[in-house]
Amino acid sequence: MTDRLSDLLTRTARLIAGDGYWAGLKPAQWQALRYLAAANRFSRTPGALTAWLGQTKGTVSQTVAALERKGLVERSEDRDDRRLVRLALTPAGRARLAEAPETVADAMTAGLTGDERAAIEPLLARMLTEHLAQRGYRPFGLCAECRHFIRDAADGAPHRCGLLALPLSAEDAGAICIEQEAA
Amino acid sequence: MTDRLSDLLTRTARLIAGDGYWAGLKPAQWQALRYLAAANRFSRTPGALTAWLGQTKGTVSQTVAALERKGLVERSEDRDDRRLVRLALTPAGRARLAEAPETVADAMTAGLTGDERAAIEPLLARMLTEHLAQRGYRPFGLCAECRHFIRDAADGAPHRCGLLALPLSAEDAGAICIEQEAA
DNA sequence: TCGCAATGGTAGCGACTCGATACAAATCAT
DNA sequence: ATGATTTGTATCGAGTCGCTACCATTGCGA
Repeated sequence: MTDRLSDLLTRTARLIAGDGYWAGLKPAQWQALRYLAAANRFSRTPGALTAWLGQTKGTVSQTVAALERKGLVERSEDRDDRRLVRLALTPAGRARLAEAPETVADAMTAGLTGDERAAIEPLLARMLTEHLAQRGYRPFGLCAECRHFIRDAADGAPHRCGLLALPLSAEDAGAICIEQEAA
Repeated sequence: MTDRLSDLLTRTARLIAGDGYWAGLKPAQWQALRYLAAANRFSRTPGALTAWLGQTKGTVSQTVAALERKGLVERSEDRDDRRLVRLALTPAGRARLAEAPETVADAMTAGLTGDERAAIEPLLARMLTEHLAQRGYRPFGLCAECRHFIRDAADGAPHRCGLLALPLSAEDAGAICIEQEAA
């Protein structure tokens, strides 16, 4: 009747997802903050955040509003597509993030050996991506591991995005991108 | 800066923990319902539920109140210790549970092979128990896998609990117990 | 056996979550 | 042009969840 593994996963999930009541922020707000710090400029929009957090647009809109109220996130318009809202951390947001204590997820995984981490990571990755695919969500991923990533484009910028036809800095390459498709 | 594995774990955790908006219940309520269905009679109290869910007493008190309002859970007193509140599913609660669709956690783990499940389970179990120990919480566990479990006590009841000095039915042996200590 | 800490639980508050519905604006496809 | 799609916001209601108080009951030590 009850599946042992799925029970284990569910309890662990509660602990991790409920983690993050520090410095006046809530778990979802910390996760949004962390995402915005790690995502490239194309992926810092309420829509991308919605897909990343797996929530609805309305919820994310409120989370973003709360972060803006606290002065941790800034909103700006996109010249090309005026429906879009560009999000960015403020210096205060970056500072808050730097002060954050270790997360439960970090503490939990820190107790694993290198071999164990290597064993568990691909399994978890598969579970996540398969589930996201089933729900029609994008999996996200690192810019540099994308099939549209052109290393050393040698036309001024270090690299280049073949999909959006835009130059990429070295920093961009290490960021999370919503358009990413595994190479 | 960002740890890949812990990121993966956090996203997966959000999806799993946020899963369960069916039939007028919320995720936490479903988990409480599932726990109460799987726990033995010593472990069906608000306090045990608090430890299992990893929340605070107040939160759990409200979740239980919501389930009682919906007629899915029943409260009763304990004769021996009148501070305690015993919880039990009502027939309606059991029926609601039977109607529940597959959880995200079940769907995710269903995609794994037997070997993969065998590989991931002990790791997850260790991550969870180590973390619970750190917070001073009990790990819980199956009655039959407890060091206080006396199989085939042969004094009327099938088995026996050495800690509480009580007879155990075959059904009890397969239930979750808050007092459990690994054999 | 008295007093007092520990235990188990509830009450109420405030900020937030989160799905749902409705809506507005910009953009895209035909 | 014009209707569908995309992107985001507004509002609502139920619930989550940590927090501080608070109340019984129980257990323990002097």
